[in-house]
Amino acid sequence: MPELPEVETIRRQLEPAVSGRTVVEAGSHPSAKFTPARAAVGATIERVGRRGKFLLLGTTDDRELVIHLGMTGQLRVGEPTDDPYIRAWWTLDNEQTLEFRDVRRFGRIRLGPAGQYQGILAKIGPEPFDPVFTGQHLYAAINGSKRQLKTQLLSQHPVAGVGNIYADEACWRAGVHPGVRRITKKQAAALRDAIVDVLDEGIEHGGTTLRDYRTMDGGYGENQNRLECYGRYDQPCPRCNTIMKKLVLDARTTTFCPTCQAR
DNA sequence: CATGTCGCCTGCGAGC
DNA sequence: TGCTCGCAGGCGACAT
Repeated sequence: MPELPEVETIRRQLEPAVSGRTVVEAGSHPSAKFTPARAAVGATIERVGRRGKFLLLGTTDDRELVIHLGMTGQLRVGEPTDDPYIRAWWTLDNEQTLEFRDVRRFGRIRLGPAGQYQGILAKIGPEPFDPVFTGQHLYAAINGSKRQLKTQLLSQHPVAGVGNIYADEACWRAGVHPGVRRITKKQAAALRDAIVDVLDEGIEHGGTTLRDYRTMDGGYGENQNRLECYGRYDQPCPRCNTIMKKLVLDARTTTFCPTCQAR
């Protein structure tokens, strides 16, 4: 479940591996989710960016290859493999191959004019490290909707890049119940800081490997060893020792501390 | 436009 | 041992 820290970790490793390389051949799984990969033949990759959980491979002909890793997506560059879960691949002009492995096929690839986005990528909120992402912004965004706090965070609208793991971590750290529909200015400020911090620390520790996430070199992240809330229901809260609880919010398992995160 | 619901996908581990 | 079943969950499409 790559979220912003996992995608950013991959981006940093991907950029030096593919920048300046021209795609000489490409192929994909027949699903329309992956076939756009094939149209990259002939393009030269100039840079690798990121927006929320999307990787943006900019090409010299002003197009962008947009890759979303979905739940189980992995990227690697090297000798081509015969792995049956490779959903798309690009042979580069240095005889190396960029492979997109995605067991569950929740990932998606698009190719289009640079900056012209579709779907959620067109309406996504600010990057968490952008100065415009302030407590004030978060306060207005959360209170401008009647949906529950965590639902909103996962919507990518108040801020880009937060998924289930970091949403639980941030709410816990800020001491805010994930099911509330309104927050105070003070809570918004704390939550803004918590979001920035958990994402920043996630990047610093190479992302969270619970199961499928791997770095470009096949390595594991380290952040799973630092989680204080996600998945820790029925265990004592690291802050107050209360047994943490689980609730299902929008069909997603959510962990919270009933003491630290009282409604 | 905001919101709600459903379908997409497959491996894995718990329970019997 | 071998089977079924629940679970992981972000996003697009579509309905209201």
